[in-house]
Amino acid sequence: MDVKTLCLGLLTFGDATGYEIKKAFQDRLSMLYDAGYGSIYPALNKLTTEGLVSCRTMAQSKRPDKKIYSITLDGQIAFLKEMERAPASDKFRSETLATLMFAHLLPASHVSKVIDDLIKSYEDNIEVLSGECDMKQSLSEKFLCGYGIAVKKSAIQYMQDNRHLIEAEALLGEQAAE
Amino acid sequence: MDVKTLCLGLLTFGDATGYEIKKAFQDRLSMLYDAGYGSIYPALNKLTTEGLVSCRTMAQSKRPDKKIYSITLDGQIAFLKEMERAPASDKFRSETLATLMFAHLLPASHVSKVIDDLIKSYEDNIEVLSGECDMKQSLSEKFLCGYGIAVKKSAIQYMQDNRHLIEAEALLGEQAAE
DNA sequence: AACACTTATATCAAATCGATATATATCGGG
DNA sequence: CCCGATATATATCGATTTGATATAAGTGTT
Repeated sequence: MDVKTLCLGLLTFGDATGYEIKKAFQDRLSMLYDAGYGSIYPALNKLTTEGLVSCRTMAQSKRPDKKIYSITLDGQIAFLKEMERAPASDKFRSETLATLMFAHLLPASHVSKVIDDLIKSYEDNIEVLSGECDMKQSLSEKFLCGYGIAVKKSAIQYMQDNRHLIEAEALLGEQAAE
Repeated sequence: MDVKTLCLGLLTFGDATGYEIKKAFQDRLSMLYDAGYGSIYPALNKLTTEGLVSCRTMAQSKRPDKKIYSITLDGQIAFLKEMERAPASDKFRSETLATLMFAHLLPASHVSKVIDDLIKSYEDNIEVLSGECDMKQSLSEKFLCGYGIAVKKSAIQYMQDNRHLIEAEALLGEQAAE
């Protein structure tokens, strides 16, 4: 599943410009798939040449002309076919946790700060999601929102309960360096 | 933090070939950062030209010559400097959950299967991690392992408790299609 | 004997990321 | 009323990453 497929999927909710698709990625999928202009605009161009979306240009004075994309019948078929395929396994990437794998080389104070910041960012994220969750119209979006909250809460809990392990490693490293 | 930086980090644990670094990514970091040969070999080449690692070639008959990389003093300094920078925020990508955001367009049976498969893959992963967790030598690796288990357990719990939301959406979609 | 897995290198096209460029409108605060 | 921040709207571009492929031989299993 690539950006092209997800653009198709988002267009099933209605016509949109590239800019609006970017927003839809943020509003509906940001938790599990983020895409920037650098991948969205090329994707829409390819989809257009493949005939999976159509594009009409709306002239605007004083602004770049709007290009409004619509999914075609071929596009709907292609999208459903893509959805039949087994999805790739989930991927998680955390620079913070990667940093912590080298805690024994780092000052204990820095390690503690990095953990504090991560917990803080999760807490902030939970707060945002909690606010959004109730406003979501569809059940699937509620599900996703709740998923994010549940997973992040358990991550915070784990970090609070076990951060001493990492902090101990950093302290040991500092002593060894002396 | 890119593959280059993480190669440097892994080389702080001892000299290694590109092949061994790939394994180290799998053994130590797979949960939070996976890299393939296509990024590791170019990374090692760049690090070598930058003088952050050195490389000695061990001739082997009947096999490609081993190239054993060692981190240099410059490399150690560069790595620690990189570790000082604030890590980017965590990224999560799930094709399965992305699929579920379009549940209203899919057969309910397919939606259920996708959820079953995801729960199964998490359960398998937890089992593997549980086995590895005890064998890990360092506290930081234990921490990471435990993190993976805790987060995936809560994800399974949430999906079991709330999958009916998504499955309801798929059923509604099927009815609407009639 | 057959088959799969491990060791070991490396490249390449395609996809993606992250930053940047361009231009105007709008909206709130000082 | 002006200033800065945010929103609208396009797009490109270098650097990085992904995922597949190629090569070649040893090792282990049934």
